[in-house]
Amino acid sequence: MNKVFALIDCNNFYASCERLFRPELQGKPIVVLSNNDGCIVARSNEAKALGLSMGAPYFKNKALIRKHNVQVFSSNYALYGDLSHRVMRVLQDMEPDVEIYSIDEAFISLPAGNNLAAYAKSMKARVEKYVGIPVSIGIAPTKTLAKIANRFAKKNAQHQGAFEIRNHENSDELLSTVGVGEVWGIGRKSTEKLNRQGIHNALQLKNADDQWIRKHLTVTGLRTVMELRGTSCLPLDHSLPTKKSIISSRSFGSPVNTLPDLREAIATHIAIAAEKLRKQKSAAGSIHVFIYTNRFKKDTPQYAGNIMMTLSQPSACTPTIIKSALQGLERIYKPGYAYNKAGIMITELVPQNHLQQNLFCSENIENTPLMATVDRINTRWGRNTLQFAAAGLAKPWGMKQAHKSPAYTTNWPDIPVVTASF
DNA sequence: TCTGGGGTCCTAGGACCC
DNA sequence: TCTGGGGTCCTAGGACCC
Repeated sequence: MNKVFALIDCNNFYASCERLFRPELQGKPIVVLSNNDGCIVARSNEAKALGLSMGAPYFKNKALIRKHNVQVFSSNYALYGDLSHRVMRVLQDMEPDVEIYSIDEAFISLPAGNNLAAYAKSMKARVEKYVGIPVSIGIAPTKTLAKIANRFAKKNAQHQGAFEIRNHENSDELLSTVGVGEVWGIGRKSTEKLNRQGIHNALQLKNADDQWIRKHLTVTGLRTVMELRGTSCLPLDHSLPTKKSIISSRSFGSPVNTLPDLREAIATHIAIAAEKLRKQKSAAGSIHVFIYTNRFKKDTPQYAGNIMMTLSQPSACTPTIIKSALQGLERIYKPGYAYNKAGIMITELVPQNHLQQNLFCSENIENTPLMATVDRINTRWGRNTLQFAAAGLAKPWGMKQAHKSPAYTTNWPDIPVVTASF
């Protein structure tokens, strides 16, 4: 049986999450800020209409925000994760074939047929009823086209949040209205290349020369072109999301100069990442450590240090990994610079075997022979700060979180299991 | 001074995504 | 004063081997 893809995408997800608890903000402009209140990472439609753009630095837009009385929230990832989970559960109750693509998006495989848009609307209604988050649904023969269909569903009110693209029926005309840079998989660099080649919209990309695309945009680009033509190259991915690398990094609230302070930061990042590592039952083979000065301050001395350390054997043990990471740090640290960001990436993740499980360290950091570094962190930040930092709830190193959200309660009734009737 | 060809593996960096 | 964080995939080129 022929299959099509549906892409379910939550509208302005973080903003919608915040608004769920502040219904009086319905129809009002709101924005959500990134970690450290640095950038705008989510906007309600009203905020978009004011010209506030995605990723824009908060401090540059303060005047505009004040002028229009835009509500501002610091991000609360624990809340967004919880609501995301609820949205996905509603979808999984309705359909067996769900790929959770990101915190606010899911692909679903559906048997091709008539009236798919009507079915999608019932799906949308169910999510909104049980979770309260508005979603848009795009349906098409390929994932890339479903992304575009989703855009039409979202942008054109007459579609009521659900829209289908069918091969050879309406696709070419629609594609000619989509800028090439808006196609999924075509970023800034590729857009420039394509524009120079006279390719400006998705229809032109669809009809582009295969050889040229292969040469200049690699196989990834060619896959995108095939998908625009209706040939599905990106299947639904049900695999358990076992990560291949784990990153923890942060900008500092104020510049950091000394090795002890950087040691604290690196040790903390390792503790956070190692916990995630153990959660997915993996062990790490190598560790990257990096420290950066502030790249936006062009008039101050710039330095970027990074180093990769290979462990003698894969480990999931926090102190072991910290020890290597700190050795790496000593090698890249240069005094006299104002550091603005530090972080680590652990890679070469392998499944834990029995041996490694025996080497396992307690989840509770305080019970491990962990060095004084972590003790110092605990003293400095207060009890349990590590856990809170991991959940994005605390702002170490003098970080600010100016726009406190209200205390949330999420003990809602369980979502009833429904039988799919399709 | 001349100075193969082919294969694999690894790494850094680019590009993209949310 | 204040510019996020966490991921994946692909490729070119170097190192190394025979």
